Amino acid sequence: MPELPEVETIKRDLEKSLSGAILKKIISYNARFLEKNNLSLQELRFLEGETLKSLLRKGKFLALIFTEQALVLHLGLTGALILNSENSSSIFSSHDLFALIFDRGTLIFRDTRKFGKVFLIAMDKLSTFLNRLGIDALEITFEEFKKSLQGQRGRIKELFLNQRIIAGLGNIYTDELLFRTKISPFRRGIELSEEELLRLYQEMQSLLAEAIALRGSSIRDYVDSEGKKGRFQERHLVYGKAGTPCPFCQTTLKRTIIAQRGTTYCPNCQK
DNA sequence: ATTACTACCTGACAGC
DNA sequence: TGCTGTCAGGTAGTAA
Repeated sequence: MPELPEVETIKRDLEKSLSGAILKKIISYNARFLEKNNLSLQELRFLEGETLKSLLRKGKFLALIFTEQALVLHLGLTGALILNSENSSSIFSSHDLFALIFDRGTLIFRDTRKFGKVFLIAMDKLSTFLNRLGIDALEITFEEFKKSLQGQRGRIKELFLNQRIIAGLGNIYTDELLFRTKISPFRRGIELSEEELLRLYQEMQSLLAEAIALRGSSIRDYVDSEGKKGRFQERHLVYGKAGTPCPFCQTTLKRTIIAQRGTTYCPNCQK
């Protein structure tokens, strides 16, 4: 579910409300979920008593940084981090997997489909761990962007979905980006011109900035740490709109499958 | 190197 | 009212 703009929204909110907070206690509601992540409650409990020093996002991963270790989270398709504090509280859900009780509020990891992930990583291994990802889409320079895509034989849609190439875009933002730049999802990285790469790079920056400003896209499940929806879905031009007219040329938007993911595009505008 | 398929899970929705 | 199939902001592993 959450792609870069959604994770960034959560990160900024939690930075405000929880950085410097003391983790008092961890509760697991689903032992099987921790097992699947090769974690035990015992190991997690080493974090109890520690201070949350900062938060770090790379791609769709969010790391809660403690003194010696980081708790690294990935929200999968339906994950959410819900913060219950004086200002807000949510009702217990059967999909709550675990909770971090801080002195300033309780953070619940909730995930209907349980595709989310948790890792406990020693701080000296964190950068190695995150190096499995390509450069973050908000951080990448044009030169690095070019280098990442040029020479790749794969179709541009799959290149953006592959987090080892550039980290952060998922199915929604890739379809929106390709539509806005009028580039066909079938094009290969290797055949993109300098001008097209620059267009992709610039539009990627403005798309992500706009989406973050509107606190992400809520299609089905996504909510922020206060349980509120984002508003960027109102600006979507193609995602989930197959069969309706292209907003530029009125041609019927088409749906296809690329990299096993539903892909919506305009067969007339996108070259 | 690239591509396809499967698995992991639950829920919503369409069609019969 | 069911039942069945399809689809969903993701990623890892395995096989051709």
